[in-house]
Amino acid sequence: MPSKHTYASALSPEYPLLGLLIQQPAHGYRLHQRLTTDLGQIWRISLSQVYNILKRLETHEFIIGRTQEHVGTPARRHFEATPKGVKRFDEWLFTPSGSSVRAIRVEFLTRLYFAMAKNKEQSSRIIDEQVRESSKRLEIMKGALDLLPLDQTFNRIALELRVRQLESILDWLPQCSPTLG
Amino acid sequence: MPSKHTYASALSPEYPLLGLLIQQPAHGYRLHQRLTTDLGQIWRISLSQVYNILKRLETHEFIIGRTQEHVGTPARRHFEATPKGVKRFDEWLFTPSGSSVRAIRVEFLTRLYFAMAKNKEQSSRIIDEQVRESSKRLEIMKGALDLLPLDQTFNRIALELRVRQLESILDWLPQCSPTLG
DNA sequence: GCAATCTACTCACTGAGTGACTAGTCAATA
DNA sequence: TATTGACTAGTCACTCAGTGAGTAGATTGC
Repeated sequence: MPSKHTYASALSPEYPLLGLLIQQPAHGYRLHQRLTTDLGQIWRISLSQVYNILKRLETHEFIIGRTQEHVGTPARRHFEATPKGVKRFDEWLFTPSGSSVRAIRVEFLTRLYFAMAKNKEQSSRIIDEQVRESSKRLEIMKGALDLLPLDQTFNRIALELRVRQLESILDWLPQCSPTLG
Repeated sequence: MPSKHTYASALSPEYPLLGLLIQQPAHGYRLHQRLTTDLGQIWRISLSQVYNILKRLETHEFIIGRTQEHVGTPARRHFEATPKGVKRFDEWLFTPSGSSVRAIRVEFLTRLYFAMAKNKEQSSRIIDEQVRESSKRLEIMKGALDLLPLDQTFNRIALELRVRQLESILDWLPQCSPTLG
């Protein structure tokens, strides 16, 4: 039995790998190639890390692997997503990402990538919802900044920097879609 | 013997903990309190994580712990930094941080905090070197962006976002020092 | 008098990520 | 023809990151 509530965070590389497997079944090595060519500026995962994640996805039954005895080439394990895996991926796909720069750059852009590949209308929905989510977050952060005592120097600097970065992201978000560029 | 070359990254919470212990020896619980009050917007570490890190720092001989049998209160382990630990911390303190938003917000600001506490001149040196380092990085990223084929849509978007964020940070860096604000 | 909170720490766990290693295929080349 | 080096494919053992549950005595509040 898997543990009660421990799951990979929404920022985990398991999602792009699961997404690629949903698009098209593959074995580990090929999957790693696809990830690095298509999303190499977003995800930098070593090959062994890919295998680690595939193993975990399999024990959680989000994918199943079958060993292929290819004549002439070394044996490979061919993976494909299960319905349970597709469900998990879709839930992730339509949940707004966090508002840290990293979450936007990595998680949000990955969601946008898969949404665009599926159908273009979904992608503007994803952008709109992310803007709403991140605007809310910005207000919360500004409120927290107002409450922070002036003598908390470094806590204030850190929070101001986060506010600044989030404003810059909110400026960029509405025009980030590759259909418009 | 510790492993040959595996060390915590420069972004690891072991550095602020080590720094606080150099400022003043303490036991785990108190250390956690100091971290959350002084740098709570930068580091969010659970108490058990603090103990994990203390254990690691001790096996690497960067700190030593002594069990105190306080009458009336539960036993505590009192930690202080070793010369080896001080050396490690100082090397980290004067090495420019990475240029990711996270590295700046977390690692750079932590270095600035400890440099300010030691002496104020050091802090402007740290800012200057960080500006140089991050400017170099920005040029490298812009160069990489020029080389990225136009059909690498998402890789381009991701890299453009990183360039944008780094420009915003370089704008902020020279004026971030609390002595000027 | 006893419940809630604070102090202080331990344990067992999942997950992130790396580097060394094994081992076969295939093309170029000395 | 033998060998070298790159590519394909994966395993293993490890460290580090981080959480949540649990233990246990001390102090405060009502």
